[in-house]
Amino acid sequence: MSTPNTLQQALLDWFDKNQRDLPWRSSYTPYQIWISEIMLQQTQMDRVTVFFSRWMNTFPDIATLAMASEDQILKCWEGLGYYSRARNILKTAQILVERHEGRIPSSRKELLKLPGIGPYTAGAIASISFNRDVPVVDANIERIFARLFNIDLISGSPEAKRIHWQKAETLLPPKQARNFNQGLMELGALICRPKKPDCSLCPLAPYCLALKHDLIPERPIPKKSTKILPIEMATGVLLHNGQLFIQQRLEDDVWGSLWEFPGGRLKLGETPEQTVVREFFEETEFKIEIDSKITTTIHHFTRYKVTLHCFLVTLAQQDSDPVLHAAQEFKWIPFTALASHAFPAGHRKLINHMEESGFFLNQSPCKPD
DNA sequence: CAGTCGTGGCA
DNA sequence: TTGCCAAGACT
Repeated sequence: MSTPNTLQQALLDWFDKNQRDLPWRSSYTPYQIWISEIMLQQTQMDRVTVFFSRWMNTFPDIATLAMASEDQILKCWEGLGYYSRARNILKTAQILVERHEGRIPSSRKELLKLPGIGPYTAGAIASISFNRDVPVVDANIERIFARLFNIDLISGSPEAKRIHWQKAETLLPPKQARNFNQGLMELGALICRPKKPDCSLCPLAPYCLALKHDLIPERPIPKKSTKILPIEMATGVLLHNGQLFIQQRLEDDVWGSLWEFPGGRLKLGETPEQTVVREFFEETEFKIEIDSKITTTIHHFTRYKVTLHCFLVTLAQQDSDPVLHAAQEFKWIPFTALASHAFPAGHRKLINHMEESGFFLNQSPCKPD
């Protein structure tokens, strides 16, 4: 066996021997690469593989996907976060059927026109699925280049990105973009990790300037971290005639198009109970009364740590339809239908708590005497 | 361009 | 426990 004499060949050899066995690496079909790349945006591999398998069982091809409802898509995506990704997948599937004969374009330029596909993902689909000579730069590659070329710029800054895309294009070996691009990202995930990189196993170690100058711990230069803000919220599970009230959030808001129980943030000096009453009226014009406390849960989203106070509430008025001010739709549903709707993680936690605690058993509309 | 969008795992 | 982190896109 010959010793690789270029950086490119060293990486290709390493990837050939050390790549992980992933569901979409058996066939590299455009559809599977597209979905996997969207799922992998800001999401870790171990989490994605489970969702990917379920997705492919539910929507085996583009035609099936294009005919699905937004609710079905979001239910399959529930728990993965960044829900605009799922809504954009549906939009793109419909565009593909209408304008592209149901197929994914192979050129970076055409891919960039599709919703949810930006510079990284367009390059990833073009190179990984079609083996086009197109570079990619993701967070892994930014980290590798910052070390490999000892880049003295803040990680993720516009200036660093510009230089890294230029480097990626220069380095790309012809006709091998699929394995070279994946090789870089795989190296970032397995060897050139954010913390404790394993330089002793790195095929690029002979070429690495940061390693040469003993600057690995200083590269990349971290961006200043965003602070986690603790906030308090309150929500009400409205039970009426054995049915639960849920509403569907606005599309361009957080958790867009997901279902939820009404509620919101506590205002200064407000008790959680007061918040639920106020929010219910502001969002639905329902006048409600607090029945009882269900639980308090804690969850994180984006830069917030949320303490969520959860109450069982009842209508304090006669039957009438709500007037929605913070939602696009509403439904009255039985307990059993909660499972088929997509909820934000915090509300799903609440639902799970109610099920596990036998909460619903005590709320039967026909109590035995 | 800087802010925003989720979530769960892990040190 | 708290902070950091993950194969970015959109406005």
